[in-house]
Formats: sequence, C-alpha cells, structure tokens
Amino acid sequence: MAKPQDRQLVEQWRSMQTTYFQTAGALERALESKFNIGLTEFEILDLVAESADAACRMKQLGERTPMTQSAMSKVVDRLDKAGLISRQSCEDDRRSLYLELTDAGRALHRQAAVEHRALLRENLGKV
Amino acid sequence: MAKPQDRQLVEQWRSMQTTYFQTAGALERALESKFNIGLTEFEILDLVAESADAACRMKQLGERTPMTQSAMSKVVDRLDKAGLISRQSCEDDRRSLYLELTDAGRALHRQAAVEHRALLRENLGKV
DNA sequence: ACAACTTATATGACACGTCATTGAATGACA
DNA sequence: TGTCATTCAATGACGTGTCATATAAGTTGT
Repeated sequence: MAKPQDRQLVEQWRSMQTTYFQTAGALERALESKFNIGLTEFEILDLVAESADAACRMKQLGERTPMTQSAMSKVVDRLDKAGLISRQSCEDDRRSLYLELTDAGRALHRQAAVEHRALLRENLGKV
Repeated sequence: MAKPQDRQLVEQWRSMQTTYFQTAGALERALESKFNIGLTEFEILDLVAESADAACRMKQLGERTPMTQSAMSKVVDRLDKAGLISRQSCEDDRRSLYLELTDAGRALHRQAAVEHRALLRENLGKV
C-alpha cells in the first residue's frame, strides 16, 4: 500500500475535483443570480453562439461536450421554453434539429460570456 | 470578442470538464459494477481509511473534499446502511460523530482502491 | 415497395446533490 | 444560571442528470 505514485495520482485527482467544483460552483451561482440561467444552459448557448455555420446541430453539439444526449435534450428544452434558443427542423433530415439563438438569447449570451470568462480567469488563471 | 486569451481559457476549462467527466464516469461505472458502491461512497471510504487517527471526523472530512455537508451526511448514511462504516457519537462533543470503517468496509476499500488507482492512472496518467 | 436495422431526439422513472431549515449540543457572557 | 448565538449533523423539497426506452425518420437489401 501507500505507493508514492498512487498517492500522487490521488492528490492530482482530488486537486482536479476541487478546482472543478469550485469553478463550476462559482460560475453556477453567478450565472444563476445575474442572468437566471444555469451553467449547463450557458454552455449550450456558448456552443451555439460559437458555431455560426449551419448544420443539424443538436447532434454535432453533443460531440463537443461531455453532456449526455438526454441531458442536452433537456437543457435545450429549457432554453427553448425560456425563449433563448429556437429549434427548427432540418429539411434534409427531419430527425435532426437546427438550433439557433433568439435575439434575447444572443443578448444574454453576450453579457453572460463576459462574466463567465472573468470567473474562469479568476479560478483557472493561476493554474 | 474572440480575445485569444479568452479562447484559451475556455479551451482549458472544457478540456478539464472532459477529463473530469470521463474519469469520474469510468470510476463510477467500475466501482458500481464490481463493488456496488458509487464514486462518492468510495471517496468517503478512502478518506476515512486514510485518517488512522481519532478525531470527531464528520466535520474534518468535510474540509478535505469539495462535497457539501449535506451531501456528506447522506453518503455517510448510505455507507452506514450498507454496513461499511459506523458512526459513533463523540464523547467530548456530542454534536459530532466519529466515523470508522467496519471490517467489511475495510475489506471492500482495500479491493476497490486497487481498481480506483488503476483507473486514475489510465485516465490521468497521460496528462 | 417492404421488412429489418440504424440514427436523431424526447421522455419517464429514478438517484443524487443542493439549499434551507431543524434539532440538538456547546459556548459566551451578564 | 439563564439567555442568545453558534456549531454539528440530519432532513425535506426540489432541480437536474442518467439510464432505458419510445417515437419518428432515414437506410439497406431483396
């Protein structure tokens, strides 16, 4: 037991957990209180905002986040209900969906992104 | 917009999220299927196993993990019900609790730790 | 054109974490 | 010693994530 390499691995893991939770928590609280959206919601907005091109996105977005398909679906649903995003069915494959920011979504994202980056800098900057 | 420093921060954050979720997921699945405990359960076992000394632990443990007090309480409850840990009230401060591994708990921890370290090595090793 | 299979998204049941609160014990101090 | 504030742990309500599955649309082979 107590192999020093193992200890180091465990420390590395715990330290990652700590910064992960701290950062995520800070983001969550800030976004929630200032913009009324959760962190995952923001992350989807961010991804959609980022991909200016057109594609049957829902699917592709899934490839760019560790989120489950099911989780994504629900987050998008909330964003839709909040009027921040719109889902439009894809002409060439009617199983898929285009995602698009609404004006409100774009505006909110623009502001929230500032806060988001600032907090990342605060929490990850030192690393 | 699109400040390169910001982009880099975001990339750093996403990459952290990805390795965090991948690793946590792998640990979760392995521990669940082989030992019937979740990752958080294991982490508490691990912390208790680690602190051989006696102290009114519940509280101190909280200082060594990003878990909430409430979360801890529930995890410990599950571990107790599973017979892996025992809670004993602290003589000098009857609000606090001593945590102690049962024999079953110790045995399970010993085996699970091997798996745990191996998966950490697999997932974090390359970093 | 018809089965059988695969792929894209949605949904329901369930587990777990969070927040706010409670209950109990302790501390402080007049 | 009696009151008030503080600390430790547990609990209930609630939100969100996961897994398994459903629904619908596309694909393939005959």
